[in-house]
Order: sequence, then C-alpha cells, then structure tokens
Amino acid sequence: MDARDARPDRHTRDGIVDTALALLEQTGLPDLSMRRLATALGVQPSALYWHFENKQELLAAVADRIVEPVADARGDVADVAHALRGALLAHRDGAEVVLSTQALGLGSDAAHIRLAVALAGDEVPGEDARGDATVILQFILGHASLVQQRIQAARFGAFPAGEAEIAEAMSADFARGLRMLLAPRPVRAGA
Amino acid sequence: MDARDARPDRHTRDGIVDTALALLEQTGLPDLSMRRLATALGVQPSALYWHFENKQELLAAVADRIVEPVADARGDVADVAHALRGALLAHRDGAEVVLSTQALGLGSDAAHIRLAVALAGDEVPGEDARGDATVILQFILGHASLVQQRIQAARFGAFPAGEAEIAEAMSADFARGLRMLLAPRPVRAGA
DNA sequence: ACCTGAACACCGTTCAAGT
DNA sequence: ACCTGAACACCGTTCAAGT
Repeated sequence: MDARDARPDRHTRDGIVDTALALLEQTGLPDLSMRRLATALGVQPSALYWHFENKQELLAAVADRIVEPVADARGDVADVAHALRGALLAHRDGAEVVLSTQALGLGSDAAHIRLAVALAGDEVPGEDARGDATVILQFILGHASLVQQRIQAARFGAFPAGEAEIAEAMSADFARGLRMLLAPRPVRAGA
Repeated sequence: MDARDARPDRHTRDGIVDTALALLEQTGLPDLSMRRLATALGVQPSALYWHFENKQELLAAVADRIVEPVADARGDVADVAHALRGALLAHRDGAEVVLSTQALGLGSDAAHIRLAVALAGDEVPGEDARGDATVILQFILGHASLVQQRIQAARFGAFPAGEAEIAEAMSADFARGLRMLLAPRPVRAGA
C-alpha cells in the first residue's frame, strides 16, 4: 500500500479554488472573503497566504477555472462566443470575476485566443483576427457582467423585473450583439 | 441682505457628490470609502446616511454625474459613443462606477436613451434602436472598464506596458468595435 | 512545507442622542 | 433638519512562531 499521509489533507491551490468556486455560488462575489474561505476550508485566514500572494491572485485562479471549458469549444466564432457566455453565466458573478481579472492583466488569455483562432478559421490568427477577438471579448464581458448583476439584483428585489424576463431579454441582447459584430464586413478601400 | 445661515454649511447631496468625485480622482474606487469621504467632508461617517440610503445609492449619484455631459452630445451615433467613452474615461474608475450602477438598475438611463435617439436619427427611438443602443452601451462599458483598470494596473507596475501604449491600443480597439457594430446591416429577410 | 495566533489598520451600517 | 458618538460585525494582510 502506498504511504498515504495520515494527517488530514493539507490544502493545494486547486483544492482551494474548488472551495472558492463553491462559496462563490452560495454567497456571491461581494461576500467571498478570505476569512470566509478560510473558515470553509477549516483553516486560519493567514494560511491562504502561503498558497496565494493575495486575494487578486486567488481570484485570477478562479477566473481561469471559470473560463477553462471554452478552450475545448468547437465550431465557428458564434459558437465559441456562446460557449464563453455560457461559461461566464454558469457561475454566480462569473463575468465580474473574469472581467476584473482580465482588466488587471492577470489570468490566462485562453478565451481571447480561442476567439481569435475561430475568427481565423482555425489558422494562426493575424493582427486583424486578434483585434476583432478583443472587441468581441469586451462586448461579451460587458454584456454578461451587466446582465448577471441585474439577475442578482432582481433576486432580492432591487431590480423591478422577474428572473425569467431578464434571462429572455438578455439572450435577445446577446444574439443582437453577435449579429451586429459578426455582420459581413464591407470590403476595405485600401485592401 | 439675504438671511444666509451663519453656521458652517451643512451638506447637500450635490456637494457630497462633488467631494466624492474629487476623492475618486485622488484615491480610485477601491479606496473610496464612506469613512474617507466623511473625513474629507469634515463629518462623521454616519452623517452620510442622512443624505444617502447606502453606499450604492451614493455611487449611483456619482455615476449620474459622470454620464451627465453625454446628454448634450451632438452628432450621429459614433459621435455620441465617443462622447460617452470620453465621459467615462474623464474620471478615474469612471467606467466601473457606471457599469456597476447600471447593472444594479440604479442611476439614470441618460446614456442609453441618448444612444437610442442618435440611432433613430433624432426621432423617437423604436424597439430596434433601443436594442442596438443596449448592445453598444454594453460594448462601451466593457471596453472602457477593461481599459481603465488596465491603465490603473500599469500605473503601479502590475501590468507590463506603458500608459501611452495602452491608451493607443485602446483607441484602436474602440474604433474597431464601433466600425464592427455600426457596419451597414444586411437587409433583413422578413422586412 | 504548511499552518496557527495575534495583531494592524481598516470597512459599511445602525441607532440613540444631541442641536 | 442635519449631525455626533459609540457600537456591531466585519474586512485584507503581515509576521513571528509552531509542527
């Protein structure tokens, strides 16, 4: 038999991210504190700082986990865009976590790269495809953040609409946005 | 002479928003606390709760102030979009303040309405114009939030690029986004 | 290698009481 | 009408010390 340590398992980055993601689901981003996370892990708050430099680095790891499934998305740009939106909405406050991480230059570029590759028709993306991917990413993050916080607000009555209506309106907005962004481009004059 | 009160001026919502905006410039959103704001006003933190229900309501008032100039913007959609971007970037963390306020369903719809009116050619906007305005607003907020936080990160070395390079790249992204969003639309089948 | 314990310098918000 | 004073229940982070 392998020499498994008898001691109740010490923690790993991955395990901490698991718990953080679960806690995010329960409490939402505003209440996801280092102290609550530590309590959930049965550990002192200071213990987290052995695994992560600070809270932002921890959230970056959470963001990477949220976006992970998009790397395996198949199909064209619209499919990838939908996959990204789905991944963000799959976790409470997921869009905001990814947006703020992205803004700080932390976390992976997996989503951006995946979009650019799709735009380039699965070739190595050029400057144009990367630029378009940036724009699409910015739209998706802005859209998903707005809509997700709005759902949250509706959940405790701060926003005057039902969850279902919001979900429907938001799907329509997203479809419209993609239609606008991916419309066949007029041929450039200089090209 | 008018019976001006001799007592050192008690505060008003507008005056508090003035100070909050100035403090935002100096410290940034993460450090804009009710306690710091109270200190800047020479008052106890609890005094703020006579004027505003809570911090979110105060931030909504700040957001409205940031967006205000857009109401007077002239020109077509692209002009209004640029004016909105300018208004957001004119105040440190302005985009994030407006994004989160918008998301909570607080604050005014001034920006959204102004965009919709521009899209409708200064007529009363229909459902289509309002939908397009929503998409454009979501792109601008996502874009500006990302880019503004990135500048902030660069300012204290957390992001590996100079402020000028970021500003240039961000302008290009925005132009590209508008070009994509406002490209002449293919005629709808059913219309 | 991984965690505890204790401390530091903060938060937003409430509420009785003052003027 | 507008504010003070004091309290409540929290934060993120650091750092010496333990095992």
